[in-house]
Amino acid sequence: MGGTRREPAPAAPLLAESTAWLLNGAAREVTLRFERALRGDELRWRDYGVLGVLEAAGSLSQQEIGRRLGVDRSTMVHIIDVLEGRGLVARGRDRADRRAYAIELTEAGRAFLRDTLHPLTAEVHEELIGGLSAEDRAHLDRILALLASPGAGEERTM
Amino acid sequence: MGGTRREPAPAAPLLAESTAWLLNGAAREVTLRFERALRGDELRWRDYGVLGVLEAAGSLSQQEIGRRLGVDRSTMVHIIDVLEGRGLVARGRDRADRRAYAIELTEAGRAFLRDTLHPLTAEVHEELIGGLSAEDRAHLDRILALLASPGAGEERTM
DNA sequence: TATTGTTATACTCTATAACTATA
DNA sequence: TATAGTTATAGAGTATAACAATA
Repeated sequence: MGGTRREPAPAAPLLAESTAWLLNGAAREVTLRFERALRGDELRWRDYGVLGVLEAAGSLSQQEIGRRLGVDRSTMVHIIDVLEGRGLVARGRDRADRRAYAIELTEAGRAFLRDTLHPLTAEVHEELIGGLSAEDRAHLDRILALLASPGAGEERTM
Repeated sequence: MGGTRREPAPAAPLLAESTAWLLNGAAREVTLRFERALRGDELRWRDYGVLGVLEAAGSLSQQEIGRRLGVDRSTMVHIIDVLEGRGLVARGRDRADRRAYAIELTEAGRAFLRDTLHPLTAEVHEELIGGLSAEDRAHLDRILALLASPGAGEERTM
């Protein structure tokens, strides 16, 4: 309390000014806005991730979806339970390996992506980076892609 | 994240290509590397946040630290317990308001920031964005600062 | 009456380990 | 033996509500 601190102009950068800190703040902000906008649908960022992976890759096993998102297979069970309960994905059987499901988007799931999630993403993007020039956006995306895909061969996680 | 997919660009952007997704991936990657590097000290990103806030602002109440990081005051109790247990911060009393603590960095806390955390941050930064030009870094920081400080007057959260 | 720190409690998210049915 | 999905369970991390001391 009474301690009078010195103000040593630090050679090391203040945390609040570091790229890492800003990055976290920006990511949190984006996710927060996104989930707030999705609140009516009670979906999480994570669920969007699953739908997006399926949209890009077609039918996948639960484990494979989890692998791509950095989520354990036991966790995937609950996630798919919810999405299946909402009719957005279906648990088909993989004929080649009857241990595994072939998770696929339902027609409703595809429609949800098309009519709700993608427009919502575009909206949140517009809110956040609408002020940036197309050049800035391209620049940002290029840099983020570098940061998000580590050279060390590590898995991408949510 | 995928392999070598080469698909027709859909009208709606693929999730994996969206700025929001990349942003999350990049932030996760940064935090992950940071915590891995800090593992020996068993500190979390969040703890670094507290120390950083204290370094920047001097002595603060628990509640005020929490407010600045978007953490509830009941959660702050545990965080400060840990940091105090490690001798990195001290619970002084605020003479002006005896309900509140005046949390401050100890000498050890300052030394830890100076000798460990800041160099570590610099190292992780170098790993991640070392390949970027100074211009790119400045650009990135400028954009991130925009994203991280919402105009809508919302609180910054960890 | 309002506020700081505290405690008890509960809820969410996640992973680990054991089980089942296949392979 | 090994693997996909499941289940039970445990551990973080966090928040809400009630309480004591102080404002």
